[in-house]
Amino acid sequence: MTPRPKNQASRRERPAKPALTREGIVATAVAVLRAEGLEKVTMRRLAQELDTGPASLYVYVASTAELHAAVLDELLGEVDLDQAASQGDWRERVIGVLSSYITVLFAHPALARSALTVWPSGENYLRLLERLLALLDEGGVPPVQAAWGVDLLLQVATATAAEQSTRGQSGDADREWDDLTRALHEVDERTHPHLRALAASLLAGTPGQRRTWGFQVLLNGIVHTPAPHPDHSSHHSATPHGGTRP
Amino acid sequence: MTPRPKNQASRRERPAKPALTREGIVATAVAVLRAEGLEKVTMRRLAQELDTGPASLYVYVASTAELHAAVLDELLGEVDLDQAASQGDWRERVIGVLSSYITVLFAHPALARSALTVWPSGENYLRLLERLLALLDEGGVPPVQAAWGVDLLLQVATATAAEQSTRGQSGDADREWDDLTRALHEVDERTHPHLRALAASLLAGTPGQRRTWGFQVLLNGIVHTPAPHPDHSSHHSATPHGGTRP
DNA sequence: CGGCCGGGACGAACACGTTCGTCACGAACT
DNA sequence: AGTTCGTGACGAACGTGTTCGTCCCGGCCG
Repeated sequence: MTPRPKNQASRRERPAKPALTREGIVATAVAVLRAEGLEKVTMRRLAQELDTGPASLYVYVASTAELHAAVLDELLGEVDLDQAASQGDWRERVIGVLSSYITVLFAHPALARSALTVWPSGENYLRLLERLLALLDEGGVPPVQAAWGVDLLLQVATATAAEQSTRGQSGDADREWDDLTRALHEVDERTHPHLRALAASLLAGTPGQRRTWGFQVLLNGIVHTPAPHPDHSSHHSATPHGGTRP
Repeated sequence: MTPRPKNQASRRERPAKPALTREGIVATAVAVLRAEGLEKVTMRRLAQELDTGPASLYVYVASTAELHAAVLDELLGEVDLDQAASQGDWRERVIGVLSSYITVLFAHPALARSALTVWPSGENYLRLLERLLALLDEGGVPPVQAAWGVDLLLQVATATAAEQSTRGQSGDADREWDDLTRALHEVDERTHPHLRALAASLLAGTPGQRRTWGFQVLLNGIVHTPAPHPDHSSHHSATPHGGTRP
């Protein structure tokens, strides 16, 4: 309320505040996230928390999405890389790591949304990448297929989590589900025969079954699909997750 | 500027305006999109275009994301389902349809972002679904694998487009790419051997090569990965794209 | 025919992300 | 030592999505 004395006073009151730094900002963001949820992690709130204005944050952080990506990388430290008692086929262990990754993302789906857009290059993300590449190598997957494969695997995992970002309250999800079910059953049998025939299958299975099956599909495909012969004359032509230049 | 006479005057001047309807709103949105781009398609702008206030739109449209989904379905009419001279393997035709789908999405990547979150159940989306199911059926893919497979295929395609939503200006993309390249080359060789060894592969290939390979991976995987035995006691337990309940 | 009522329309407001112009401070150079 | 310069901090502003309370009009019931 009081415009002037705020900064001076609160600075004196709490001199132990971390200096305005990228790490400090991200750390504060994680703290607010853990305490009150992602929706409270706003630029204005973080600025208030750090005794400054929103504009000041933009010196260290390009956008909210980039901040989210940094926060996500922090959270990615919780991913279980050495899947509990690493027993079983290498495929099962890959799926185990990916499931752990998804579990972390499911806790804050909106973060996954940002991660789809802003490419994470943080420490914990690189660790995850390394672990997956190691597992694929262990499985004898040829290098290029392994490299492109982890990209695909993580894209699917991230997208799966991101899809839930809006389905916040339970009623919303059910309503959407009902809409889809109705749309599927009301479809004209003559113009959309396959849709009608497979309506049940489209809605079948638990989310877990579908996820696991999806990962198995990817792994089987990655193993059995050779990458195109490399063209040595082309470089700097691709970006992760499918690339940017059409 | 003039607060009162605005509505009365402009209503009289342009009595042919479409009445406030969901279709009218979506149609206006598409028009603005085509004329000035997606960033101009805002609730306030649409309200202005329809001679009303932003709040009025929420009677017919739940949110911006839902509006985007409706707009996208309209655009999906442009997807080429009978891939030009439908010659070639059924797999090639599936990839052709998906490529056409991606092409439409690439024109407005932010729409794809919404489509990941809000499930589209529009007419044109159902047409696309039907076509893909027909092609998979033609390829002899078992029903459940086909049903879950199209889900996976469209998820990957949509996510691929959505990833580009922020990479608006060219400088942005290049900068991100450079960051990633540097991060990949600066990684510690001892803690991340695979990452170092495969750095080149991770960045290799054109976006087109990667996309096509990705779709082939999915198709091969879908064909070769049997779905789990159905548990008849469970239903209403899944949502598309991987489901909502963990 | 008169009163009631329900839902669409709307004005105003709130919190948000982001940008711009300005200010102050410390370092570096002369 | 004095001056200059760049960079971080900041206040204010714009445009955004979304919500709330109110109003008004049209159909329905008595």
